[in-house]
Amino acid sequence: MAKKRQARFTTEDLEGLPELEDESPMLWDESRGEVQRRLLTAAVRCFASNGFHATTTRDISGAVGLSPAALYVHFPSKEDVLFEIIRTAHARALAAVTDPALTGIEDPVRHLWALVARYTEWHARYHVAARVSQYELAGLSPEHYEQILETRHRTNVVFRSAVERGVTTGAFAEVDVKRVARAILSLGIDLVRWYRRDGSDSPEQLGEFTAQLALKMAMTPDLDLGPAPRPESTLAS
Amino acid sequence: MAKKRQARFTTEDLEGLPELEDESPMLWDESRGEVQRRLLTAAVRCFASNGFHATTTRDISGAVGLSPAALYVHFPSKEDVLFEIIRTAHARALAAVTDPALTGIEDPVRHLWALVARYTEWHARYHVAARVSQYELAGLSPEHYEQILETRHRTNVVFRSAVERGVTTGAFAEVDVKRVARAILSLGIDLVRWYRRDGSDSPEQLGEFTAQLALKMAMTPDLDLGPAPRPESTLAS
Amino acid sequence: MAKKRQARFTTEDLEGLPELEDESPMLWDESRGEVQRRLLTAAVRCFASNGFHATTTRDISGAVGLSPAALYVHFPSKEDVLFEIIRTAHARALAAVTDPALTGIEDPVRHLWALVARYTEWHARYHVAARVSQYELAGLSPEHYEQILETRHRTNVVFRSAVERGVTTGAFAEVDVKRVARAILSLGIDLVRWYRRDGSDSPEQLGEFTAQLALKMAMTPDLDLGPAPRPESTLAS
Amino acid sequence: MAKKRQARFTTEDLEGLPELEDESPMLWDESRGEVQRRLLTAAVRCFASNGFHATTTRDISGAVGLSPAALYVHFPSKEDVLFEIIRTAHARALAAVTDPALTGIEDPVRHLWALVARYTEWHARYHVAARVSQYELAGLSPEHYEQILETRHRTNVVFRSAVERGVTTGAFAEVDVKRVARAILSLGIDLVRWYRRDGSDSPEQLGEFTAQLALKMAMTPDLDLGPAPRPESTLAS
DNA sequence: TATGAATGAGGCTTCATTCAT
DNA sequence: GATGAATGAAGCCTCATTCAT
Repeated sequence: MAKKRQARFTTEDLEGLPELEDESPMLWDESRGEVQRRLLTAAVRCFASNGFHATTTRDISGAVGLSPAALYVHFPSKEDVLFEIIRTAHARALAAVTDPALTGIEDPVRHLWALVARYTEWHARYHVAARVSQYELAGLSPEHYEQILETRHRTNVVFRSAVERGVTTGAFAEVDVKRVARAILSLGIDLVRWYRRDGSDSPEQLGEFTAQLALKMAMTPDLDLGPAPRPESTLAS
Repeated sequence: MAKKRQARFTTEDLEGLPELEDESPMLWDESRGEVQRRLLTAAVRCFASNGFHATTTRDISGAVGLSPAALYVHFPSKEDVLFEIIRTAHARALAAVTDPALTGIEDPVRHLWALVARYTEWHARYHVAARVSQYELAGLSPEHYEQILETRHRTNVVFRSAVERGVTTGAFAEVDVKRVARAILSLGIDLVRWYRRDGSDSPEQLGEFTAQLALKMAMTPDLDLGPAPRPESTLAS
Repeated sequence: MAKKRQARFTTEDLEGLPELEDESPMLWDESRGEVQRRLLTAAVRCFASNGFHATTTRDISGAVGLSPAALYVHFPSKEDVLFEIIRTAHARALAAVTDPALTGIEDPVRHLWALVARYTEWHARYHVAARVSQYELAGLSPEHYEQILETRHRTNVVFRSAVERGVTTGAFAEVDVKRVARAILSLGIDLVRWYRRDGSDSPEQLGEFTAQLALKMAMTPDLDLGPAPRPESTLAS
Repeated sequence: MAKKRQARFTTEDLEGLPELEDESPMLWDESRGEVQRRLLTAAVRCFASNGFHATTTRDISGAVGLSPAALYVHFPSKEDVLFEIIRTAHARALAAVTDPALTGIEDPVRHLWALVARYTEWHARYHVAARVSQYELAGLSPEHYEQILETRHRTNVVFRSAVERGVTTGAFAEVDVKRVARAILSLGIDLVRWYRRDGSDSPEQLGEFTAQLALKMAMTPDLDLGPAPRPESTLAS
């Protein structure tokens, strides 16, 4: 790569896009200044398409029409910009599933249903920021990383508890709680890898669909088919 | 901030590890020289833990006990190392699911079962290399990227066809083929984000478990619970 | 220049050329081995088209079908290759004008005539090597450079003496000996900057023509036209 | 051999020199910033003494008291610095001979006289920059090289036309226009190879002297001396 | 003689960051 | 707040050269 690093989606392209591809701009606290919010939104896009390390401070500030030095008027460092993005996204995602309106749902089936739908929908709606928050953790300082891990843990607990309650109360089948919860989170998160706003699913539709799958996973008893066919011949491949 | 980029797992750490954390070393063609294979294995670890851009050529060559310049005796560029890794991993994963022993299975249920088990197992066994091959695509040159996309597409088709066959033959429920196939792939791939060899699941166990989930998703008819609860109060979050 | 440095005439091109563009291969002592002579010839071409510093040992050895390491079997260093070229070229050029058949010519006019013709012809015939020997002096080590300077001085003296004799004997006009000799050398040397074997002049023709010019410069009395027109307006340009 | 490449005139030496050896600093457009002009002047000296490829960006920026990175604040690349130098020098030299005050001269003799004097004087005055612009063309990118070639062609045409006019009008002898023009240019250019400001010729004197020679070459009819003596004995040398 | 592999020493360039204005 | 200029620290890659084979 003699030219510019991979830029499947460069600064220039970004400027040409409709004001937003996802709803990242709605993510930032109102308390932040206008410029800060625009910088964060620009950073989200850059980090999402090129990765944290392949994004320069010039990419970010340039996307907002400012010089690289301007970034430092608003953030102490590039890493802090990343942290703000990841912290906010994790906090929002956790907030989405700890919303009292959800936690108050008695019925385990409807509870898990709502949980998965909301979580998935959140990730789809903010898929660009969510992508950064899932894939750029390695760019964080150890201290910031620790802090994020904590939020992630709390999110995991929410799902694990929801599955557990269903199993305990008999609303679900006798599934392996940890593994099923883990799979549900996979479905809710992995979409940031491939979701595009211009695809056929709206965030709501994707949320509904994923919730269905989660319930099937939790409510259907295991099939007994014996071990999967395992041809020795090519196992090494 | 001159602080060294996040290196949760640096060259030094790598040297201290047991000979292998996963089975990446088994991935490379026998036709490659010993040194090339060791460089690829080292690169896989570095890219997986720090990312392509945060890995230096010194990290890679140093992990093998060579000088940075030595890398260029064996590969034309750092990007080519990445490409070899991603290309090989994609090719192997595709090979795993196009194994004639699998494609020959008549019964749609047992077919999907085997497919998912094998695919998942492959990703778990080679989770470090697979992680690189899923998350470092942005490091590829446009030409190399195109080439990989092609393999990915063929893999997707394998799964889509398997689900389709089950639905057509009535072995599965009347599910949305594309969406279910997509979800199955998510389960098979997302594990590279969190899988650890020292966890409680062996690649085989994880494969079996995921296959179960896939079948539940494909065979269980949709539940009808009406729209998920949607509290207006906090939707903005 | 992200690609290869300027290669107006690359290794590949060279291989495609008729065996020689100039007669460099005839330059090397018979006492040298075949491989050494081919390496010198290849080096001459590379240095002439790309310059000493832009030529790699791989360029040279590759043009002869050998590996870079092979160069060191025949020469102690790249600089020594350059020195051998420059040394040989300077020695040959000096030899051309100290040929007893020339130095023996009594008539100053015919003497200068012959001197210029032979010197010019030599540079045209070996223009590629001569180009290196004139323009790549900066690539020499100080010791080697000194050595070459000595040969150059002796060559200059030959011309100065020839002009001087003509002026003293009255065969030439009352010209400024040093300046005219210098100008004659300029004509004999500068052709290495632009001479091409495929142009309209053969080395012999160019020699004859240049000799004519030299005689005109030496034999014609100065014109008196007063100072050249010197427009103040644009002197600064 | 790690010995530093030939540096007959290093960064350190440069700093010790009187403010200027030639008038390169007067060459740059006023529109350029101060730092840019100083960088260009420093680069001219470095390129002239060591060659483009043997000059490092550190040499250039260091000569101006800046860090290597500073060069890139002012120029996109080292090659661009070279191009600016060569482009400017070629443009200025062409401007010197297309000055309306010259082109307006009716008398072919006085016209050629003025042309040669001005052209030579220009090269002597700016001999350091001119040396770079004549000998470092191989350092240019193909695109930039093309651009320079165009200017060179236009300069050649100026001289060719001047000689032609003299011949046509009968002011000159029946000389070979192309060859004589070529020789005149050789005299005007070759001085960059050997001219030193501390020598006995001022730019003006050298201009006058060279103009005399040019007129002799153009106005004197050819001598007829028969073929130059050609001793067979040593032709091979 | 020839070479594949290796490397120390850079060279060009980039970049996060600072600072005077 | 904003920026142009500047830079220390690196990063990728090249290259002359060595050496075991």
